[in-house]
Amino acid sequence: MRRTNTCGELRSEDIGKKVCLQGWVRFSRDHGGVAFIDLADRYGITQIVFDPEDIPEGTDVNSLSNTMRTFTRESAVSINGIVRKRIEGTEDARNPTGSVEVLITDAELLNRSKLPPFELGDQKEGVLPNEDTRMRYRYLDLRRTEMIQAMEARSRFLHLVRQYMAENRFLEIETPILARSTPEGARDFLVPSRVHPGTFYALPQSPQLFKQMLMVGSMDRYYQIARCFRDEDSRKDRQPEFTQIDMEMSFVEMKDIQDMIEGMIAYVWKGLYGKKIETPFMRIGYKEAMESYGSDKPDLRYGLKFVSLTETVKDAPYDIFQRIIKAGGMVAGLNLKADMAGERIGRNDVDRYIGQAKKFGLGGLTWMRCKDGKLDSNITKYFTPEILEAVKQKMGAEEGDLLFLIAGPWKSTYEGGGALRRKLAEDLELVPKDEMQFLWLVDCPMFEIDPVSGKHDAFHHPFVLPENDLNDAYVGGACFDLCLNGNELGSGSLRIHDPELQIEVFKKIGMDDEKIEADFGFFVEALGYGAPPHGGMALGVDRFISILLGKDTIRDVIAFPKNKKAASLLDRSPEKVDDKKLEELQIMTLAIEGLDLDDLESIDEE
RNA sequence: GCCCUGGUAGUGUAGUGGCCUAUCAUGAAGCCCUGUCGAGGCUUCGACCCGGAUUCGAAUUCCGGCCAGGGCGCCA
Repeated sequence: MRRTNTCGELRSEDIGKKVCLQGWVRFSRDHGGVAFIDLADRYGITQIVFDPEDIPEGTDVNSLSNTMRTFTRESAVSINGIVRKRIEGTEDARNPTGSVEVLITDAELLNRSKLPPFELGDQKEGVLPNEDTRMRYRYLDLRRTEMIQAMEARSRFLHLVRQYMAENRFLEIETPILARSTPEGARDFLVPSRVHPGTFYALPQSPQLFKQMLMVGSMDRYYQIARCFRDEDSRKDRQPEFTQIDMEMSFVEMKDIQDMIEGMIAYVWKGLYGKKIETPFMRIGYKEAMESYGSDKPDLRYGLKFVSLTETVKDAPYDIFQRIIKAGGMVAGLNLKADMAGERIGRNDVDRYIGQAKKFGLGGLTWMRCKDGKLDSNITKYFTPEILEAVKQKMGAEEGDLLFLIAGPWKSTYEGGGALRRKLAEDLELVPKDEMQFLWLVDCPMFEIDPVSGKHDAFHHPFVLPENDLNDAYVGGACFDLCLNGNELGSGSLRIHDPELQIEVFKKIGMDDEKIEADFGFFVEALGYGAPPHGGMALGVDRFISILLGKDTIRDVIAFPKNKKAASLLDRSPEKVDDKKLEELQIMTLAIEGLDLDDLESIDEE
């Protein structure tokens, strides 16, 4: 017997049709005479009814009721019946199939289900089992409407991306999963080679080098829905393996790449929501983002902007600020307006935020409240009335407003301030839930320079095209990030296409000739064969979709995610392998039961 | 590597030293029930993560571990 319809399909027009539905028994309700089954599949739920007062000709009631008795929850079953209009007043308006039901004539148990470890169906909030139970039985978790919708949205999203890229004559090209391990960056997942004992492939952290070499190979517009792997600790928005929309274009400027991505997002938006999205996205420079929002991926859905007070308070006889400013640091303030927050935060709350601030790496937190037209706090005695008035003006402080002041070294203080800003926004419920705020972060530096050692690190990665001479005091990078609601969706850049310049950048970040040759010799060589000016971008698919769907974690948009410890509770990987397999690979492990590495070192010393 | 939170029937929970022979809901099993839709009614079943310690007495306090989640570091 083949199914004639899905469980989400039948409507009033189908009344009278003989149908066969196959799906899972979600709920059943036996009233002693009349009995119902909610038959579910990924398309919906259809009500199946057995009605003693309306038994179609040819129905074997005994055999049917015996069969229906075997229908445990979540069993896969097949139902034959006739579509019937529901009795007046019993329609279910919440269900698209709710005006009809299938009068059962015959049924078959296709595969019995054991008692599910948790209840499916549309769960009310708070009754989901712990995530480890969901992950252990992910195949059942996936039957939930919420997961079905997430998988559908993800699939539609990727389909629209592919359509858009094809329309814009991008080639979809697969790059190797087994490739060379590269230094720098994240820790690699390694794959031992059997053919070349003692050597390893690495799983790609991104197809970066390959896509650049595709440009050298004239592939011009390339894209790939690429799986990437990083052996670093997970977060709710970070998994050891994840998916990126990876793209690269030749003979382009930064704006061409950004336009293409905006076009893609607009196309996807139209396809998903039938709505136009406003482009171009707003652009904000790295420095301004840091100094206004304390973040390189600012969430602009709410205000709470930092205002620099370094100049304003530089002459205040307040020792702490004096010392910080003399050491090249900064002071900045945040105004919690009376109506939105200031009056809701009492003295105890302020103390709590001072504690929070320290956790965020701030030296402390200064506060002032605007009362009777003046700024008042425990430290106002260290400020002159003129300076206090200037602070009040600068911050636009009005009656009842609460000011938080942060001070310290530029980067760490703004970063800590950004964390505080996010915490405040969350606590005070300032974040609009349904708004989507895209943003290009631009004008980034080429290098991140350690203030102590002076060591240069690539701000994005070492393939970014520098915007000026590498010996200048400040070097900009032709790179940019796309942010959405305070999350980084991805970053892009123009790349270096001149092999000499590439070597220069490698050297700047501390690599010597030998290391450059060993690790990137093949790549630099490729650039030497007429590499075109090129650039591209990578967008995190999991993150993007989880934000679109309002999920707290990317695990909710990945069919089979790993847990926090990079393990799969479903297939119980990673796992030990047979000694025989290790032998074949000529691999020995130091992770012997009961032995730890420290013991081993002391054995060596003896 | 570090910090924080949590772990009680299949599932979700209440319980902060004796009121615990552990609450409630859901579930499962059985019975009843002819219009429900997470049906309803009745009956029954089913649990304190592991190991130590404190105490007359521990689900509850302490120590160690395991597991899960959030964060820091890390993620060019």
